[in-house]
Amino acid sequence: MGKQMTEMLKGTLEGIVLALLTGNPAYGYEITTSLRAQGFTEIAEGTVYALLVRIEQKGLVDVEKRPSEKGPPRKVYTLNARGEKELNEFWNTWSFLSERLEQLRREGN
Amino acid sequence: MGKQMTEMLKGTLEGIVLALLTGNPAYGYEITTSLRAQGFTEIAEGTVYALLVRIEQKGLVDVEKRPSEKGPPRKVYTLNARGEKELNEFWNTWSFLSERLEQLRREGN
DNA sequence: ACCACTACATAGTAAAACTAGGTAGCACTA
DNA sequence: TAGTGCTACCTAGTTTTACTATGTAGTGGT
Repeated sequence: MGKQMTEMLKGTLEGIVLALLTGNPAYGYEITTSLRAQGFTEIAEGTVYALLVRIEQKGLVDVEKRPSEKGPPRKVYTLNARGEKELNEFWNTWSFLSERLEQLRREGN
Repeated sequence: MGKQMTEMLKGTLEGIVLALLTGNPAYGYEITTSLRAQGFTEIAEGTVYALLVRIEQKGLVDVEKRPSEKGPPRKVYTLNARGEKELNEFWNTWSFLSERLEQLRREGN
């Protein structure tokens, strides 16, 4: 992956995953696949699992273990109230940054 | 500054500074002030200077020392050809990320 | 038994913004 | 002339997060 993208994902990837989870519980492997399907082709599996551990420890998601038809049991993550609040703040931060940048791009400043 | 913003700035702050410099040479202190005026109220001075050292070492800017009316001499940074190329790539990366995120926000996915 | 695929997990590394200071030049004033 | 305030630059050490690289396990097919 481009180094630029790598750095830019810091701080946004967590939000992206939270957004993916809204109204749509999912497990790690599924999230990785989903991200890749959406164009983040080179996200490392390890990155996603580490992130999921983080948001679980922060208490943003509820976790449930479910047996899988194939392979080891899945850890299904569901966004909870705190996660929704965090996601909300993420969108606010994002909006601010996004507006600044669009302005800069327009002005050629 | 919010921790979220801190993390989100990683990978974008450099682009923001490059964008500020297009057609508008500036020195560190000026850039810091300018950033704050544009709403990035809590950007630390040290952060900007470290970033300027980085982009100078990468050869994205030309540097010229100019005496100041008040205080020590200023280091004026001018975006060069390599810097413009880098800025272009930055906008591409940003556009990609931005589009993904806007889509996610719309879909409520 | 072996392989392919699913699925989760972790140790160590790199990059970037932070905190928390420091140095230095100039102007004004008590 | 000592002190204060503003301008201006710089650095050492910390934290966070995504990365690489690897390991563990379960299931099904050959």
